[in-house]
Amino acid sequence: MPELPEVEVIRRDLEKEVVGRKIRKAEVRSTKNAMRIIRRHKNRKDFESALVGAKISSIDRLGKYILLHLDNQMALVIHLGMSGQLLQCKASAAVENHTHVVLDFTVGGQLRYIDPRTFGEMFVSPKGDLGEVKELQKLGIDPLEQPLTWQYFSETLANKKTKMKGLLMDQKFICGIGNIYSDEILFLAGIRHDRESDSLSSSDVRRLYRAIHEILQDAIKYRGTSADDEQYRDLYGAVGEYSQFLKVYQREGQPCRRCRTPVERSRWSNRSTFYCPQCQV
DNA sequence: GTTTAACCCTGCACGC
DNA sequence: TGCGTGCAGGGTTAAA
Repeated sequence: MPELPEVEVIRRDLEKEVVGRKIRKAEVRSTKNAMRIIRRHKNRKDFESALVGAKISSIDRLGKYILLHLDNQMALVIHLGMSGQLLQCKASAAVENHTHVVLDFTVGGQLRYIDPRTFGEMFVSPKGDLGEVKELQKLGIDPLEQPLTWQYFSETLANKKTKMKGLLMDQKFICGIGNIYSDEILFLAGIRHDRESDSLSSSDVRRLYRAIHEILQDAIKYRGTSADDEQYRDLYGAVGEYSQFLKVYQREGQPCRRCRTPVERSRWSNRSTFYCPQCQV
């Protein structure tokens, strides 16, 4: 599942590859679930006509959302969901299964949206209306883009009484962290997933604050994570290299890289959580 | 205020 | 071998 690091890698690559390109043709393909991807639009034409002829002027990221700003005062908003992928390729390249949307540039090939599980979505909105998109409105602090102040961070933890894993994954608090990186951040900070936020000492909070930045920056450096069952691929179809540095995620039964205790897995709100019972307290 | 469960869909593992 | 069934997976949201 693409989380903040993967989405940021894609954003940076899009900035290099598609800014300045003009969309010659936009096609919502006739796949079984293509309409699910553009579910906010009433029909294909409504989506396609907003894009044709526009030039991409800049790329933004808000949490796990990618925003392609267009020179026609519209913005193309993309959320990759669980299995969404943006692929830059030549127009002549074979079309992969589950390719739902294709943007054809006047120069520079195509940008394709592929999504087997169709949890992702794309929509076009007037730039002036982006502030009214409720999913974007509710997003909390983006730890890379906005300064996550020590005061806000520690006060929020102290004022809530919720389990740490849930809080880290709460997009209204900090946006961009999902299941993989919440496990890795909590391991690095030495904090269990089920610790309640108001039980953290000031040194716990300090370690956690550092771990958020360190893990996310490292994951971006290695171009994200493509874990065993993850289908994440970058803009060029390559897997992320951070998988080899994972300390706990999907390492159930394997020795902890720090203390050799077998990594455990538990269920939290129907999600798998991986942790070291020795290093995390 | 917080937690839980259901929903969305596909691919894979497993059993017959 | 082939088919059918059940479940995992994450974000969101409604319900508890």
